[in-house]
Amino acid sequence: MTEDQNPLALDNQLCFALYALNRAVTARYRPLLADLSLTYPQYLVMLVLWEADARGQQARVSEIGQRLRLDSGTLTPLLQRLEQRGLIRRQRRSDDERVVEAILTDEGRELRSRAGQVPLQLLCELGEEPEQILALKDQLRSMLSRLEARGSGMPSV
Amino acid sequence: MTEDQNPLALDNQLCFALYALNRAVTARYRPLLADLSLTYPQYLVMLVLWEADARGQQARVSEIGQRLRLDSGTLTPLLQRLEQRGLIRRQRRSDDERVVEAILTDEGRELRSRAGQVPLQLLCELGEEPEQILALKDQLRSMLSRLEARGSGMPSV
DNA sequence: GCGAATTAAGTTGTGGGCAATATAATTGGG
DNA sequence: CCCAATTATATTGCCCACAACTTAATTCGC
Repeated sequence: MTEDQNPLALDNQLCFALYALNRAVTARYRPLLADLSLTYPQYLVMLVLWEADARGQQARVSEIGQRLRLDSGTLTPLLQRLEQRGLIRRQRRSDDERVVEAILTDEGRELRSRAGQVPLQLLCELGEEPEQILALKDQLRSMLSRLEARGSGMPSV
Repeated sequence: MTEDQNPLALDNQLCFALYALNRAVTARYRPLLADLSLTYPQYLVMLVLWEADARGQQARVSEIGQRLRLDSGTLTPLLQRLEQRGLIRRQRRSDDERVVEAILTDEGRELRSRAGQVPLQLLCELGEEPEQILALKDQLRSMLSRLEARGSGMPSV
């Protein structure tokens, strides 16, 4: 069997291409985000919170989780770290004590303007045509939706 | 500013599309690989080792690292776990005691045939045209090469 | 040949993901 | 009203990723 049709060859795996590129892109973000004292997943959470804030809303832990596809086991400690850094407050809702909302502090709100340059800097780092970036992004997103729409892949129960 | 041209909107981030799809695809692998008692990164290491084995070679830790873009801090404990499960032996090379080689055991070699069905099962799970998968994979790979070719992005030192 | 520089892997510590489980609040059925 | 089921978050434990550092072996310049 020639290597380029071996189904187990590393270079034939879509999954590895995804995995490696994702880590390479994340690595490009790292120094930019370090200036903001954010890790990459923390940055994603802040994107969600800035969007909610622009609509005058807070975000529940579960809403952040739905948006980013993360569960409480990941989010709880991450949000605790954001709280320690003074970017958010975590507050149980009085009318339903089960719910915790993440609320931007002034410092968290102000960080948004400093973060504003990150996407453009990244675009430069990637060195691709913006159109291609956009097209690739849409391709990845539509594949994600189809994957999520198909559920667990098990026959319907 | 309308949401769809806000550079900080989550849905406009290529990086998030990559991040989310990568995790969704990995999640599809998880139950298949659980049957082989492998995690996803362990599976990638095994792909490298099976390729080396097919050429009658072993793989040094550093070679696995170059291939998968992982460092010894990730690989050392991962390889130790593969060794504990009896899939590999780790052996210092006698002619250069700095080098550790990962050598497939019979059990590790035999696992390859059971793993052989994984890529096809995944292809079904993804539910995409094979051509599209191939095209996307090549796009991701070429973006990765360009990114790696540009180095750290700093002006030449 | 000897000592400094280099190379290879291992160690430590921090932060993410995720499964499984726990805790606590709310809802709903009787 | 009360208790079982449900919902929301937190906790625990395991594994991965990566930076910073350590240890040990080899190479290179002299």
